[in-house]
Amino acid sequence: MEVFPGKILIVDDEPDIVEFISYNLKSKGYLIAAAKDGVEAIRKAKDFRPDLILLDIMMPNKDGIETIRELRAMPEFDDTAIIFLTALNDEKYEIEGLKIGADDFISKPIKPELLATRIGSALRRFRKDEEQEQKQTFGDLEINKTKFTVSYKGVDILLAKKEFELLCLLASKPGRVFLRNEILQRVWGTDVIVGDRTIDVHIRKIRQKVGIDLITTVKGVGYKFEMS
Amino acid sequence: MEVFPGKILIVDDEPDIVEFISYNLKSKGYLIAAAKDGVEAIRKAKDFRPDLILLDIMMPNKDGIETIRELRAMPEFDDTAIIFLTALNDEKYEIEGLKIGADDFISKPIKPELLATRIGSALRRFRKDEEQEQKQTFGDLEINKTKFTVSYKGVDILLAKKEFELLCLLASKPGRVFLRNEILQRVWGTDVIVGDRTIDVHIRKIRQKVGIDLITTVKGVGYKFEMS
DNA sequence: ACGCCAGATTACGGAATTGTTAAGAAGCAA
DNA sequence: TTGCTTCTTAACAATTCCGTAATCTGGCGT
Repeated sequence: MEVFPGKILIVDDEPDIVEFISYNLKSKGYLIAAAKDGVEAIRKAKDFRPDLILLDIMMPNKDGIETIRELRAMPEFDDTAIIFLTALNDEKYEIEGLKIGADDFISKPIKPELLATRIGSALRRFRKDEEQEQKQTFGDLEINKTKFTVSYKGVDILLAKKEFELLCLLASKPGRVFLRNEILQRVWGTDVIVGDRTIDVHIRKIRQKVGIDLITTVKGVGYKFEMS
Repeated sequence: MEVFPGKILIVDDEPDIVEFISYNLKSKGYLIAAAKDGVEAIRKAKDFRPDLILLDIMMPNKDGIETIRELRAMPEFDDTAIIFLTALNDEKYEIEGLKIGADDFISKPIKPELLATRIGSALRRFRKDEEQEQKQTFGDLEINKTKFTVSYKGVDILLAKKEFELLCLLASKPGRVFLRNEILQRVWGTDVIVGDRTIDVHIRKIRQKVGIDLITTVKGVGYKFEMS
């Protein structure tokens, strides 16, 4: 019986609030990480891979709305629940927040029981996919996000992290063309700036390692994943 | 004398009650420890490793609800039965108590026979899981969580505690990648901060002692358990 | 045919990450 | 205390990964 309830990332610029929430959730067995602003939040989220993010709206450096936009743009956070923390009377944000991908919001001041309940139900909504392995299959190709592996006809193919992430992105919408720009933002993030050829090189490595032609080039536009 | 029935930790701030229960249970062969509040309870529980905890709800320093939460958050108490002691008319607590992991509750004033019966059945419910050894086998490798041993092809391998815990965690979900972060939190705990190389060193020792390649490194991500 | 352009390919160096080792600190038992 | 094991750290080695630049290829319009 080693089920642990989940990993939660708390994002707030007020240390007291972080401390308070952190204490409450730790006592319920959650694993906790914290960030003090949007920039840090995205960095830590990549690293920590939380099941749920508690996101304050008002923050320096990068506010909650902007942060959630970027998170939602990255495929790796597709199944991460996000709950907004708002000051009372901030209804205008709440609506906007829900529109762009928040799953719930909680008004400050925070009541522990309410927090626990909301977190529990948000996690439950997302959990069902998460319990079992997250994998996709396309014919003979299998991409397993839980195991970080790709296999073709049962044979494992060893991809590096960036290669794997890139393939995951393309495979998330088979047939759809991803613009180079979009790929950059979603795999590398908004802050990171890399040259244009970088994508090509990674695409090439994937093609080379996998052996078959899964990625089609759409000249002047981008790339798409497609089993021939 | 038959086999000893079990170890029980009594947690109550009123010495009379502790004394009364203690006397009753000792006469039935149980080993008894006592604590006067939640803080002491957790400390003694770690030390004494009771099979069952009798926990008063109303206590100074840290109440029963909070205490049980913390206990249930620790994996080492997964198979410890917990029975609440409540004053009459405290039904609201009873429901909450059961929700967060109590196995039964007994209303004060306490009747000795009732106490013995309830304890007996609570222990019996937990005992059967405990009786059989919790072990996993992967090919020639066997991990025995009750005996704290690992063996390969029948030969015992002596792992240190941290090494064993680390291996257990990885082996709990074969194939799944555990992020370094997650490993740190789940093996070392949330508060403890250790350097990054610490994990590697332990991984190395496991690999060295076991001899075969069970643990695969996923660069930039973490480690996973995998029989080749 | 020529030049142009977007992408393909290749190789290389720096950066980031992990492996390895040894030594000291901390813990524990006798 | 002493002697032992375990844990952690720090330093260095080894490895892998990533981004870039330089060069190549093939399609397209002129």
